[in-house]
Amino acid sequence: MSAEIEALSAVLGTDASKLLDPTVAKAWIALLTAYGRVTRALSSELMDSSGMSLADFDVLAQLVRSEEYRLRMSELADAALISKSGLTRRIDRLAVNGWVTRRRCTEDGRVHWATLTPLGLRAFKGAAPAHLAAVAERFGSALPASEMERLTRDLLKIAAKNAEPINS
Amino acid sequence: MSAEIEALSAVLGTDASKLLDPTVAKAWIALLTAYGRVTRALSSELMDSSGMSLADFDVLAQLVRSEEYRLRMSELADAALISKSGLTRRIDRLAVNGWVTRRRCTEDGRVHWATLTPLGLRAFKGAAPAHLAAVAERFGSALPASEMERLTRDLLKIAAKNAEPINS
DNA sequence: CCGAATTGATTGCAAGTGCAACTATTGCAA
DNA sequence: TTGCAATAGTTGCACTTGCAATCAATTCGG
Repeated sequence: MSAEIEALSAVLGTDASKLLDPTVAKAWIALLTAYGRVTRALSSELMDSSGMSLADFDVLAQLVRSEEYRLRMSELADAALISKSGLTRRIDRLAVNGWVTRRRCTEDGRVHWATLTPLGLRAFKGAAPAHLAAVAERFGSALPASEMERLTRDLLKIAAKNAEPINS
Repeated sequence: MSAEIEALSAVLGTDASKLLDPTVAKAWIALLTAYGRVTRALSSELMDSSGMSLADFDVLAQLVRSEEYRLRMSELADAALISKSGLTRRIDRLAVNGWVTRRRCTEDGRVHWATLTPLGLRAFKGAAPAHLAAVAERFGSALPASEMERLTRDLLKIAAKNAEPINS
């Protein structure tokens, strides 16, 4: 896999390992591969078992663990790691399902609350066990607990290095 | 952050930590966060500096390091971790730029070769230094080399657990 | 040889996505 | 007050995506 860097060196003329350490290159490819495979599998399993996308699940999960089952649109967008416009349309769809309502805030008319409905809570409860079990199987079972903790620390360091908020 | 699991336990009725160990939950969220932030930043930097998407870069990189700068469509789709139809259209766009050509194989008429053009090679050479440097900065600089190697091993174990090919 | 099954690739379709422009509401300064 | 800047959210648009159906070429059993 470090052959990649060698190939790039040959092509780039300069020594590509000066631009990107082969150790880092391997790790980066490993991250892309692991992420891609796991999310692809989880996504299709969740869609099959509960008819919701991974993004839907994330949004519902954010609401489930919020005060009064509700968040402002922009809080929710940041929490779910999607753009504001993306969230607007996702809430549209969830509202059509009856899983979420959108209400204007009485104190500040600019703010809209996205609120989980009882039906949405039921849908989440139905989806969560299988999905959490799938995460445990596809992701959690690959490493022992101590190694999982180290992985978490490393990933959080990487995340911290790139801490700009999504919605400028 | 393990508060999440506690909140879910309260909601799910059952003890959510039986479904998904809190250690695993934290690691999973850390992976999603790190991946999302880094790729988002790299993607917009690459688009600004070279006018190509991360997916374009990946496809060109696969061709650069291939024999005779070419691959079959389906080999390329697997290597670049996208679906066959996605690749068809991506190659359409790259071909419009003059960066790749698509030619039918003379020995097996079903097969099409995607081939990097000299212009495409030049575009890749132009884009690679800044992009590799950005990967080094945003991803590589977060951890020392020994830790990076451990991270790679762990991620590859996770990838190996989920090794189904993309194109069924 | 010939028709059926297989393989490689493309296309119709129905999403999902982000950016930039826009509307609506509030806050603030003069 | 009044009017301008800032904030919250939505929408127009162009693009990307994957799945399933389809087309095209090859292979293989009889």
